[in-house]
Amino acid sequence: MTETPPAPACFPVTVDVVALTVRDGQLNVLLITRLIDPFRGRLALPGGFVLAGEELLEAAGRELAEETGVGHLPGHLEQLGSYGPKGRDPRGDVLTVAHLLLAPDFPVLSAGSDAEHAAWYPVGQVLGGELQLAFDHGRILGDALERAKSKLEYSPLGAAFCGEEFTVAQLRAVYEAVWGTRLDPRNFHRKATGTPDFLEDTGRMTTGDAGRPAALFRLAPAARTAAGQPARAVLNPPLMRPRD
Amino acid sequence: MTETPPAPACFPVTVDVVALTVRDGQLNVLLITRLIDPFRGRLALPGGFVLAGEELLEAAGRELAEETGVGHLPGHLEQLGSYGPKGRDPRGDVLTVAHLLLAPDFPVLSAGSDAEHAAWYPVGQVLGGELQLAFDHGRILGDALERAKSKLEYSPLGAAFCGEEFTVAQLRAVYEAVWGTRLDPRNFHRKATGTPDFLEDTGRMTTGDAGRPAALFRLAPAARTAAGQPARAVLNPPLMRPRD
DNA sequence: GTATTTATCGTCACCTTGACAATAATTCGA
DNA sequence: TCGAATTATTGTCAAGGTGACGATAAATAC
Repeated sequence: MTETPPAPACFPVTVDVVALTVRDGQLNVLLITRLIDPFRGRLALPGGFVLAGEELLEAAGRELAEETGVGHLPGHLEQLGSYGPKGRDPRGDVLTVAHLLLAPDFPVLSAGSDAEHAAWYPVGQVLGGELQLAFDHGRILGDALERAKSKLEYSPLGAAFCGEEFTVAQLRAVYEAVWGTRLDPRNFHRKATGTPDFLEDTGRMTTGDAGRPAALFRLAPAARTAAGQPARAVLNPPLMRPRD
Repeated sequence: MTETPPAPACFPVTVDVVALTVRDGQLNVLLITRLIDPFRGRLALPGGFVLAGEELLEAAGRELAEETGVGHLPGHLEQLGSYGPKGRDPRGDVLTVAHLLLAPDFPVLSAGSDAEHAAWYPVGQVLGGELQLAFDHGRILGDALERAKSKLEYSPLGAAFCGEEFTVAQLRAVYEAVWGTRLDPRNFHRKATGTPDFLEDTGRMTTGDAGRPAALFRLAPAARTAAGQPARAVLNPPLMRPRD
Protein backbone atom coordinates (compact mmCIF):
# COMPACT_ATOMS: atom_id res chain seq x y z
CA MET A 1 0.00 0.00 0.00
CA THR A 2 1.08 3.55 -0.47
CA GLU A 3 2.72 5.32 2.41
CA THR A 4 1.21 8.45 3.83
CA PRO A 5 3.73 11.18 3.25
CA PRO A 6 5.17 12.50 6.51
CA ALA A 7 4.54 16.04 5.34
CA PRO A 8 2.70 18.18 7.92
CA ALA A 9 -0.93 17.17 7.65
CA CYS A 10 -3.02 20.03 6.36
CA PHE A 11 -6.77 19.96 6.02
CA PRO A 12 -9.41 22.24 4.70
CA VAL A 13 -11.10 23.70 7.76
CA THR A 14 -14.68 24.88 7.83
CA VAL A 15 -16.92 26.35 10.48
CA ASP A 16 -20.56 25.38 10.77
CA VAL A 17 -23.15 27.08 12.91
CA VAL A 18 -26.15 25.60 14.65
CA ALA A 19 -28.23 28.73 15.13
CA LEU A 20 -31.17 28.16 17.45
CA THR A 21 -34.07 30.41 18.27
CA VAL A 22 -37.57 30.12 19.66
CA ARG A 23 -40.49 31.08 17.43
CA ASP A 24 -44.09 30.58 18.45
CA GLY A 25 -43.02 28.40 21.33
CA GLN A 26 -41.05 26.10 19.05
CA LEU A 27 -37.31 25.63 18.92
CA ASN A 28 -36.08 26.48 15.43
CA VAL A 29 -32.78 25.95 13.68
CA LEU A 30 -31.37 27.95 10.80
CA LEU A 31 -30.68 25.85 7.71
CA ILE A 32 -29.67 26.56 4.15
CA THR A 33 -30.67 24.71 1.05
CA ARG A 34 -27.66 23.47 -0.86
CA LEU A 35 -27.51 24.50 -4.47
CA ILE A 36 -24.56 22.35 -5.49
CA ASP A 37 -23.39 18.80 -5.12
CA PRO A 38 -22.74 16.96 -3.00
CA PHE A 39 -26.12 16.89 -1.29
CA ARG A 40 -27.64 19.32 -3.77
CA GLY A 41 -31.15 20.26 -2.68
CA ARG A 42 -30.57 18.99 0.85
CA LEU A 43 -30.73 21.14 3.94
CA ALA A 44 -27.46 21.88 5.71
CA LEU A 45 -26.03 24.00 8.46
CA PRO A 46 -24.74 27.39 7.41
CA GLY A 47 -20.99 27.59 7.35
CA GLY A 48 -17.92 27.85 5.22
CA PHE A 49 -14.17 27.87 5.07
CA VAL A 50 -12.03 29.56 7.64
CA LEU A 51 -9.93 32.23 6.00
CA ALA A 52 -6.28 32.85 6.64
CA GLY A 53 -5.75 35.07 9.65
CA GLU A 54 -9.18 34.41 11.08
CA GLU A 55 -10.17 33.07 14.49
CA LEU A 56 -12.73 30.31 14.62
CA LEU A 57 -15.47 32.34 16.32
CA GLU A 58 -14.81 35.19 13.94
CA ALA A 59 -15.19 32.91 10.93
CA ALA A 60 -18.38 31.40 12.30
CA GLY A 61 -19.90 34.82 12.86
CA ARG A 62 -18.85 36.03 9.43
CA GLU A 63 -20.25 33.01 7.62
CA LEU A 64 -23.53 33.22 9.46
CA ALA A 65 -23.84 36.92 8.79
CA GLU A 66 -23.08 36.39 5.11
CA GLU A 67 -25.59 33.63 4.64
CA THR A 68 -28.40 35.29 6.53
CA GLY A 69 -27.78 38.82 5.39
CA VAL A 70 -27.81 40.23 8.90
CA GLY A 71 -25.37 42.91 9.84
CA HIS A 72 -24.79 42.33 13.50
CA LEU A 73 -25.50 38.89 14.93
CA PRO A 74 -27.66 38.90 18.04
CA GLY A 75 -27.38 36.31 20.80
CA HIS A 76 -24.63 34.18 22.20
CA LEU A 77 -22.11 32.37 19.99
CA GLU A 78 -19.85 29.68 21.32
CA GLN A 79 -17.83 26.80 20.02
CA LEU A 80 -19.52 23.42 20.07
CA GLY A 81 -16.86 20.98 18.92
CA SER A 82 -14.90 19.69 15.98
CA TYR A 83 -15.78 16.88 13.65
CA GLY A 84 -13.76 14.89 11.21
CA PRO A 85 -11.70 15.09 9.19
CA LYS A 86 -12.29 11.54 8.03
CA GLY A 87 -15.25 10.50 5.97
CA ARG A 88 -17.66 13.34 6.44
CA ASP A 89 -17.39 14.88 2.97
CA PRO A 90 -17.41 12.71 -0.15
CA ARG A 91 -15.00 15.13 -1.79
CA GLY A 92 -12.29 14.48 0.75
CA ASP A 93 -11.20 14.99 4.33
CA VAL A 94 -12.52 18.23 5.76
CA LEU A 95 -12.31 19.27 9.38
CA THR A 96 -15.21 21.31 10.63
CA VAL A 97 -15.51 23.26 13.84
CA ALA A 98 -19.15 23.45 14.79
CA HIS A 99 -20.55 26.42 16.68
CA LEU A 100 -23.71 27.13 18.57
CA LEU A 101 -25.69 30.35 18.40
CA LEU A 102 -28.49 30.98 20.86
CA ALA A 103 -30.35 34.01 19.61
CA PRO A 104 -33.63 35.87 19.76
CA ASP A 105 -35.74 35.41 16.66
CA PHE A 106 -34.26 37.49 13.88
CA PRO A 107 -35.40 37.82 10.28
CA VAL A 108 -33.36 35.99 7.67
CA LEU A 109 -32.97 37.92 4.47
CA SER A 110 -34.14 35.84 1.56
CA ALA A 111 -31.02 36.05 -0.54
CA GLY A 112 -31.01 36.32 -4.30
CA SER A 113 -31.62 33.35 -6.47
CA ASP A 114 -28.00 32.44 -6.92
CA ALA A 115 -27.27 32.39 -3.21
CA GLU A 116 -28.20 29.58 -0.91
CA HIS A 117 -31.52 30.18 0.75
CA ALA A 118 -31.44 30.35 4.54
CA ALA A 119 -34.54 29.91 6.69
CA TRP A 120 -35.71 28.82 10.12
CA TYR A 121 -37.00 25.27 10.52
CA PRO A 122 -38.69 23.80 13.60
CA VAL A 123 -36.23 21.39 15.18
CA GLY A 124 -38.88 18.77 15.77
CA GLN A 125 -39.64 18.74 12.09
CA VAL A 126 -35.98 18.34 11.19
CA LEU A 127 -35.27 15.53 13.63
CA GLY A 128 -38.48 13.59 13.43
CA GLY A 129 -39.46 14.19 9.86
CA GLU A 130 -38.20 12.91 6.58
CA LEU A 131 -35.80 15.83 6.34
CA GLN A 132 -32.27 14.53 6.26
CA LEU A 133 -29.43 16.96 6.68
CA ALA A 134 -26.36 16.98 4.47
CA PHE A 135 -22.99 15.62 5.61
CA ASP A 136 -22.90 14.76 9.32
CA HIS A 137 -24.99 17.79 10.15
CA GLY A 138 -27.71 15.70 11.72
CA ARG A 139 -25.27 14.47 14.32
CA ILE A 140 -23.93 17.97 14.88
CA LEU A 141 -27.45 19.26 15.38
CA GLY A 142 -28.08 16.51 17.91
CA ASP A 143 -24.98 17.44 19.86
CA ALA A 144 -25.95 21.09 19.71
CA LEU A 145 -29.38 20.39 21.13
CA GLU A 146 -27.91 18.40 23.98
CA ARG A 147 -25.50 21.23 24.73
CA ALA A 148 -28.27 23.80 24.63
CA LYS A 149 -30.45 21.77 26.95
CA SER A 150 -27.75 21.34 29.51
CA LYS A 151 -26.59 24.96 29.30
CA LEU A 152 -30.03 26.13 30.35
CA GLU A 153 -29.75 24.10 33.49
CA TYR A 154 -26.76 25.73 35.05
CA SER A 155 -26.17 28.95 33.13
CA PRO A 156 -28.17 32.10 32.47
CA LEU A 157 -27.91 31.39 28.74
CA GLY A 158 -31.63 30.96 28.31
CA ALA A 159 -31.79 34.74 28.27
CA ALA A 160 -29.75 34.73 25.07
CA PHE A 161 -32.95 33.65 23.32
CA CYS A 162 -34.75 36.72 24.59
CA GLY A 163 -34.28 40.34 23.75
CA GLU A 164 -32.68 42.89 26.03
CA GLU A 165 -35.72 42.94 28.30
CA PHE A 166 -38.10 40.07 28.83
CA THR A 167 -40.73 38.70 31.17
CA VAL A 168 -40.41 35.61 33.30
CA ALA A 169 -43.04 33.94 31.12
CA GLN A 170 -40.98 34.61 28.00
CA LEU A 171 -37.96 33.08 29.65
CA ARG A 172 -40.03 30.12 30.72
CA ALA A 173 -41.24 29.66 27.16
CA VAL A 174 -37.59 29.35 26.14
CA TYR A 175 -36.98 26.63 28.68
CA GLU A 176 -40.11 24.80 27.63
CA ALA A 177 -39.20 24.97 23.95
CA VAL A 178 -35.60 23.86 24.43
CA TRP A 179 -36.37 21.13 26.93
CA GLY A 180 -39.58 20.07 25.27
CA THR A 181 -41.45 20.05 28.58
CA ARG A 182 -44.01 22.14 30.40
CA LEU A 183 -42.88 23.89 33.54
CA ASP A 184 -45.03 25.10 36.39
CA PRO A 185 -45.24 28.89 35.98
CA ARG A 186 -45.30 29.50 39.72
CA ASN A 187 -42.31 27.36 40.55
CA PHE A 188 -40.36 28.70 37.60
CA HIS A 189 -41.12 32.24 38.66
CA ARG A 190 -39.91 31.52 42.17
CA LYS A 191 -36.64 29.98 40.95
CA ALA A 192 -35.93 32.58 38.25
CA THR A 193 -36.54 35.60 40.44
CA GLY A 194 -35.09 34.00 43.54
CA THR A 195 -31.74 32.99 42.10
CA PRO A 196 -29.11 35.57 43.04
CA ASP A 197 -27.32 37.31 40.18
CA PHE A 198 -29.70 36.03 37.53
CA LEU A 199 -32.48 38.48 36.79
CA GLU A 200 -32.69 42.17 37.48
CA ASP A 201 -36.01 43.98 37.63
CA THR A 202 -36.19 46.90 35.23
CA GLY A 203 -39.12 48.40 37.09
CA ARG A 204 -41.11 48.48 33.89
CA MET A 205 -44.09 46.33 32.90
CA THR A 206 -45.56 44.88 29.76
CA THR A 207 -48.72 46.48 28.40
CA GLY A 208 -51.29 45.42 25.86
CA ASP A 209 -50.97 41.67 26.25
CA ALA A 210 -53.79 39.55 27.50
CA GLY A 211 -53.90 39.02 31.23
CA ARG A 212 -52.17 40.80 34.03
CA PRO A 213 -49.15 42.89 33.01
CA ALA A 214 -45.82 41.25 33.70
CA ALA A 215 -42.68 42.77 35.11
CA LEU A 216 -39.83 43.25 32.66
CA PHE A 217 -36.44 41.89 33.61
CA ARG A 218 -32.98 41.98 32.20
CA LEU A 219 -29.95 39.85 32.97
CA ALA A 220 -28.25 40.84 36.18
CA PRO A 221 -24.83 42.45 35.68
CA ALA A 222 -23.08 39.46 37.24
CA ALA A 223 -24.63 37.19 34.62
CA ARG A 224 -23.51 39.29 31.68
CA THR A 225 -20.20 39.62 29.92
CA ALA A 226 -18.82 42.97 28.91
CA ALA A 227 -20.50 42.48 25.55
CA GLY A 228 -23.83 42.17 27.26
CA GLN A 229 -24.28 38.52 26.49
CA PRO A 230 -25.03 35.95 29.17
CA ALA A 231 -21.96 34.04 30.18
CA ARG A 232 -20.97 33.17 33.70
CA ALA A 233 -22.47 30.14 35.34
CA VAL A 234 -24.61 31.36 38.18
CA LEU A 235 -27.43 28.90 38.60
CA ASN A 236 -26.39 26.96 41.65
CA PRO A 237 -28.15 24.73 42.39
CA PRO A 238 -29.15 24.35 38.76
CA LEU A 239 -32.59 24.85 37.35
CA MET A 240 -33.45 21.21 37.18
CA ARG A 241 -34.91 19.82 34.01
CA PRO A 242 -37.42 17.07 34.50
CA ARG A 243 -35.81 13.70 33.71
CA ASP A 244 -38.09 11.13 32.22
CA MET B 1 -21.47 24.97 3.88
CA THR B 2 -20.81 27.39 1.10
CA GLU B 3 -19.31 26.95 -2.32
CA THR B 4 -15.69 26.16 -2.48
CA PRO B 5 -13.77 29.40 -2.58
CA PRO B 6 -11.06 29.79 -5.21
CA ALA B 7 -8.41 28.65 -2.76
CA PRO B 8 -9.81 26.34 -0.08
CA ALA B 9 -8.31 27.48 3.18
CA CYS B 10 -6.13 24.71 4.54
CA PHE B 11 -4.36 24.64 7.85
CA PRO B 12 -1.99 22.33 9.61
CA VAL B 13 -4.07 20.57 12.26
CA THR B 14 -2.67 19.22 15.49
CA VAL B 15 -4.15 17.47 18.46
CA ASP B 16 -3.04 18.24 22.00
CA VAL B 17 -3.91 16.27 25.09
CA VAL B 18 -4.39 17.46 28.63
CA ALA B 19 -3.88 14.21 30.50
CA LEU B 20 -4.88 14.47 34.14
CA THR B 21 -4.40 12.02 36.97
CA VAL B 22 -4.32 12.05 40.74
CA ARG B 23 -1.07 11.10 42.48
CA ASP B 24 -0.62 11.35 46.23
CA GLY B 25 -3.79 13.38 46.52
CA GLN B 26 -2.57 15.92 44.00
CA LEU B 27 -3.94 16.59 40.55
CA ASN B 28 -1.18 16.04 38.00
CA VAL B 29 -0.89 16.87 34.32
CA LEU B 30 1.30 15.13 31.78
CA LEU B 31 3.76 17.48 30.08
CA ILE B 32 6.66 17.06 27.73
CA THR B 33 9.82 19.07 27.57
CA ARG B 34 10.31 20.58 24.15
CA LEU B 35 13.63 19.78 22.50
CA ILE B 36 13.27 22.10 19.55
CA ASP B 37 12.35 25.68 18.86
CA PRO B 38 10.07 27.43 19.25
CA PHE B 39 9.83 27.24 23.02
CA ARG B 40 12.81 24.90 23.27
CA GLY B 41 13.22 23.74 26.85
CA ARG B 42 9.73 24.81 27.79
CA LEU B 43 7.05 22.45 29.00
CA ALA B 44 4.17 21.75 26.65
CA LEU B 45 1.17 19.52 26.25
CA PRO B 46 1.79 16.28 24.39
CA GLY B 47 0.40 16.30 20.90
CA GLY B 48 1.17 16.34 17.23
CA PHE B 49 -0.17 16.46 13.74
CA VAL B 50 -3.32 14.73 12.65
CA LEU B 51 -2.50 12.26 9.88
CA ALA B 52 -4.50 11.79 6.73
CA GLY B 53 -7.38 9.41 7.25
CA GLU B 54 -7.37 9.79 11.02
CA GLU B 55 -10.18 10.82 13.32
CA LEU B 56 -9.41 13.43 15.95
CA LEU B 57 -9.81 11.17 18.97
CA GLU B 58 -7.73 8.54 17.24
CA ALA B 59 -4.94 11.00 16.57
CA ALA B 60 -5.02 12.25 20.17
CA GLY B 61 -4.78 8.73 21.51
CA ARG B 62 -1.98 7.84 19.14
CA GLU B 63 0.09 10.91 19.94
CA LEU B 64 -0.31 10.40 23.65
CA ALA B 65 0.61 6.74 23.41
CA GLU B 66 3.66 7.58 21.32
CA GLU B 67 4.94 10.25 23.64
CA THR B 68 4.41 8.31 26.83
CA GLY B 69 5.38 4.88 25.58
CA VAL B 70 2.23 3.23 26.87
CA GLY B 71 0.51 0.63 24.77
CA HIS B 72 -3.12 0.96 25.72
CA LEU B 73 -4.29 4.25 27.18
CA PRO B 74 -6.31 3.92 30.36
CA GLY B 75 -9.07 6.31 31.37
CA HIS B 76 -11.54 8.48 29.54
CA LEU B 77 -10.57 10.55 26.50
CA GLU B 78 -12.81 13.26 25.13
CA GLN B 79 -12.54 16.32 22.97
CA LEU B 80 -12.08 19.60 24.80
CA GLY B 81 -12.17 22.24 22.09
CA SER B 82 -10.32 23.82 19.23
CA TYR B 83 -7.95 26.75 19.34
CA GLY B 84 -6.62 29.01 16.68
CA PRO B 85 -5.55 29.04 13.99
CA LYS B 86 -4.44 32.64 14.34
CA GLY B 87 -1.43 33.68 16.33
CA ARG B 88 -0.76 30.67 18.51
CA ASP B 89 2.38 29.42 16.80
CA PRO B 90 5.18 31.78 15.77
CA ARG B 91 5.84 29.60 12.73
CA GLY B 92 2.40 30.21 11.28
CA ASP B 93 -1.29 29.50 11.64
CA VAL B 94 -1.95 26.11 13.18
CA LEU B 95 -5.30 24.83 14.31
CA THR B 96 -5.20 22.57 17.33
CA VAL B 97 -7.94 20.39 18.70
CA ALA B 98 -7.37 19.95 22.41
CA HIS B 99 -8.42 16.78 24.21
CA LEU B 100 -8.88 15.78 27.80
CA LEU B 101 -7.81 12.49 29.31
CA LEU B 102 -8.93 11.55 32.81
CA ALA B 103 -6.93 8.53 33.82
CA PRO B 104 -5.68 6.52 36.74
CA ASP B 105 -2.05 7.09 37.51
CA PHE B 106 0.03 5.28 34.91
CA PRO B 107 3.80 5.13 34.54
CA VAL B 108 5.32 7.24 31.80
CA LEU B 109 8.19 5.57 30.07
CA SER B 110 11.22 7.78 30.12
CA ALA B 111 11.92 7.89 26.44
CA GLY B 112 15.39 7.87 24.95
CA SER B 113 17.51 10.97 24.91
CA ASP B 114 16.46 12.10 21.48
CA ALA B 115 12.75 11.92 22.25
CA GLU B 116 10.85 14.50 24.17
CA HIS B 117 10.69 13.65 27.83
CA ALA B 118 7.18 13.20 29.23
CA ALA B 119 6.40 13.33 32.94
CA TRP B 120 3.66 14.10 35.44
CA TYR B 121 3.63 17.55 37.05
CA PRO B 122 1.40 18.72 39.88
CA VAL B 123 -1.12 21.12 38.41
CA GLY B 124 -0.76 23.56 41.26
CA GLN B 125 2.93 23.83 40.53
CA VAL B 126 2.32 24.47 36.85
CA LEU B 127 -0.33 27.14 37.36
CA GLY B 128 1.02 28.93 40.35
CA GLY B 129 4.72 28.55 39.79
CA GLU B 130 7.18 30.07 37.46
CA LEU B 131 6.59 27.30 34.97
CA GLN B 132 5.21 28.78 31.80
CA LEU B 133 3.82 26.47 29.19
CA ALA B 134 4.64 26.77 25.50
CA PHE B 135 2.22 28.21 22.95
CA ASP B 136 -1.26 28.80 24.36
CA HIS B 137 -1.07 25.62 26.38
CA GLY B 138 -1.56 27.46 29.63
CA ARG B 139 -4.96 28.62 28.48
CA ILE B 140 -5.84 25.17 27.22
CA LEU B 141 -4.84 23.67 30.56
CA GLY B 142 -7.05 26.20 32.32
CA ASP B 143 -10.02 25.29 30.16
CA ALA B 144 -9.33 21.60 30.72
CA LEU B 145 -9.32 22.05 34.48
CA GLU B 146 -12.61 23.89 34.38
CA ARG B 147 -14.10 21.15 32.24
CA ALA B 148 -12.82 18.44 34.57
CA LYS B 149 -14.18 20.21 37.63
CA SER B 150 -17.61 20.58 36.17
CA LYS B 151 -17.70 17.06 34.77
CA LEU B 152 -17.26 15.66 38.25
CA GLU B 153 -20.35 17.47 39.36
CA TYR B 154 -22.88 15.90 37.09
CA SER B 155 -21.20 12.83 35.57
CA PRO B 156 -19.67 9.64 36.93
CA LEU B 157 -16.38 10.64 35.30
CA GLY B 158 -14.56 10.91 38.59
CA ALA B 159 -14.30 7.16 38.45
CA ALA B 160 -12.14 7.48 35.33
CA PHE B 161 -9.32 8.51 37.66
CA CYS B 162 -9.65 5.27 39.59
CA GLY B 163 -8.91 1.75 38.57
CA GLU B 164 -11.52 -0.88 37.83
CA GLU B 165 -12.42 -1.22 41.49
CA PHE B 166 -12.11 1.47 44.10
CA THR B 167 -13.28 2.56 47.51
CA VAL B 168 -15.50 5.52 48.26
CA ALA B 169 -12.54 7.18 49.94
CA GLN B 170 -10.44 6.84 46.80
CA LEU B 171 -13.20 8.40 44.77
CA ARG B 172 -13.51 11.17 47.31
CA ALA B 173 -9.78 11.83 47.06
CA VAL B 174 -10.29 12.37 43.33
CA TYR B 175 -12.98 14.94 43.96
CA GLU B 176 -10.88 16.68 46.55
CA ALA B 177 -7.84 16.81 44.28
CA VAL B 178 -9.74 18.07 41.23
CA TRP B 179 -11.85 20.58 43.11
CA GLY B 180 -9.12 21.59 45.49
CA THR B 181 -11.41 21.29 48.48
CA ARG B 182 -12.00 18.95 51.40
CA LEU B 183 -15.24 17.05 51.47
CA ASP B 184 -16.96 15.54 54.44
CA PRO B 185 -16.35 11.77 54.20
CA ARG B 186 -19.74 10.92 55.66
CA ASN B 187 -21.78 13.14 53.39
CA PHE B 188 -19.76 12.10 50.36
CA HIS B 189 -20.30 8.46 51.21
CA ARG B 190 -24.01 9.02 51.50
CA LYS B 191 -24.25 10.78 48.16
CA ALA B 192 -21.95 8.42 46.27
CA THR B 193 -23.58 5.23 47.47
CA GLY B 194 -27.07 6.69 47.45
CA THR B 195 -27.10 7.95 43.88
CA PRO B 196 -28.86 5.44 41.64
CA ASP B 197 -26.84 4.00 38.76
CA PHE B 198 -23.54 5.34 40.00
CA LEU B 199 -21.67 2.80 42.13
CA GLU B 200 -22.07 -0.94 42.32
CA ASP B 201 -20.84 -2.92 45.31
CA THR B 202 -18.42 -5.67 44.33
CA GLY B 203 -18.92 -7.43 47.65
CA ARG B 204 -15.18 -7.40 48.24
CA MET B 205 -13.23 -5.33 50.73
CA THR B 206 -9.83 -3.75 50.99
CA THR B 207 -7.29 -5.41 53.24
CA GLY B 208 -4.01 -4.34 54.72
CA ASP B 209 -4.63 -0.61 54.85
CA ALA B 210 -4.77 1.26 58.10
CA GLY B 211 -8.18 1.59 59.64
CA ARG B 212 -11.37 -0.27 59.00
CA PRO B 213 -11.53 -2.14 55.69
CA ALA B 214 -13.53 -0.41 53.00
CA ALA B 215 -15.99 -1.86 50.54
CA LEU B 216 -14.80 -2.04 46.95
CA PHE B 217 -17.07 -0.56 44.29
CA ARG B 218 -17.11 -0.40 40.56
CA LEU B 219 -19.08 1.82 38.22
CA ALA B 220 -22.66 0.70 37.81
CA PRO B 221 -23.45 -0.70 34.36
CA ALA B 222 -25.70 2.25 33.56
CA ALA B 223 -22.79 4.62 34.14
CA ARG B 224 -20.44 2.77 31.83
CA THR B 225 -20.12 2.71 28.07
CA ALA B 226 -19.57 -0.50 26.19
CA ALA B 227 -15.85 0.17 26.42
CA GLY B 228 -16.13 0.19 30.18
CA GLN B 229 -15.39 3.86 30.55
CA PRO B 230 -17.68 6.18 32.48
CA ALA B 231 -19.89 8.19 30.19
CA ARG B 232 -23.55 8.84 30.71
CA ALA B 233 -24.61 11.68 32.93
CA VAL B 234 -26.34 10.17 35.92
CA LEU B 235 -25.74 12.47 38.85
CA ASN B 236 -29.04 14.23 39.22
CA PRO B 237 -29.14 16.30 41.29
CA PRO B 238 -25.42 16.90 40.84
CA LEU B 239 -22.74 16.32 43.40
CA MET B 240 -22.42 19.92 44.38
CA ARG B 241 -18.99 21.45 44.60
CA PRO B 242 -18.56 24.05 47.29
CA ARG B 243 -18.62 27.51 45.76
CA ASP B 244 -16.43 30.07 47.41
C1' DG C 1 -69.84 44.48 33.95
C1' DT C 2 -68.51 39.68 34.00
C1' DA C 3 -65.69 35.99 32.22
C1' DT C 4 -61.20 34.90 30.89
C1' DT C 5 -56.46 35.17 30.90
C1' DT C 6 -52.07 35.72 32.76
C1' DA C 7 -48.90 37.09 36.65
C1' DT C 8 -47.58 36.70 41.18
C1' DC C 9 -47.66 35.34 46.04
C1' DG C 10 -48.31 31.59 49.56
C1' DT C 11 -48.54 27.01 51.62
C1' DC C 12 -47.15 22.45 52.62
C1' DA C 13 -45.09 17.94 52.32
C1' DC C 14 -41.00 15.88 50.85
C1' DC C 15 -36.21 15.50 49.71
C1' DT C 16 -31.33 16.84 49.81
C1' DT C 17 -27.66 18.95 51.98
C1' DG C 18 -24.30 20.32 55.55
C1' DA C 19 -22.78 19.70 60.16
C1' DC C 20 -21.64 16.51 63.27
C1' DA C 21 -22.40 12.39 66.87
C1' DA C 22 -21.80 7.57 67.29
C1' DT C 23 -20.28 3.09 66.20
C1' DA C 24 -17.51 -0.54 63.70
C1' DA C 25 -13.40 -2.80 62.29
C1' DT C 26 -9.03 -2.79 61.36
C1' DT C 27 -3.66 -1.59 62.16
C1' DC C 28 -0.12 0.42 65.22
C1' DG C 29 2.66 0.75 69.17
C1' DA C 30 4.03 -0.23 73.81
C1' DT D 1 -1.97 -8.59 74.39
C1' DC D 2 -4.25 -4.40 75.02
C1' DG D 3 -5.38 0.10 74.46
C1' DA D 4 -4.65 4.02 71.00
C1' DA D 5 -5.10 5.57 66.60
C1' DT D 6 -7.06 5.31 62.14
C1' DT D 7 -10.43 4.83 58.75
C1' DA D 8 -15.24 3.32 57.29
C1' DT D 9 -19.96 3.46 57.88
C1' DT D 10 -24.48 4.50 59.86
C1' DG D 11 -27.46 7.93 61.97
C1' DT D 12 -29.54 12.41 63.45
C1' DC D 13 -31.18 16.93 62.85
C1' DA D 14 -31.92 21.59 61.23
C1' DA D 15 -31.97 24.48 57.10
C1' DG D 16 -32.99 25.15 52.53
C1' DG D 17 -34.78 23.82 47.83
C1' DT D 18 -38.44 21.56 44.98
C1' DG D 19 -42.91 19.93 43.25
C1' DA D 20 -47.80 20.29 43.63
C1' DC D 21 -51.23 23.33 43.93
C1' DG D 22 -54.51 27.09 46.24
C1' DA D 23 -55.41 31.92 46.21
C1' DT D 24 -55.19 36.56 44.69
C1' DA D 25 -54.14 40.54 41.45
C1' DA D 26 -54.66 43.02 37.27
C1' DA D 27 -55.20 43.29 32.85
C1' DT D 28 -58.10 42.08 28.21
C1' DA D 29 -62.34 39.95 25.78
C1' DC D 30 -67.18 39.72 25.16
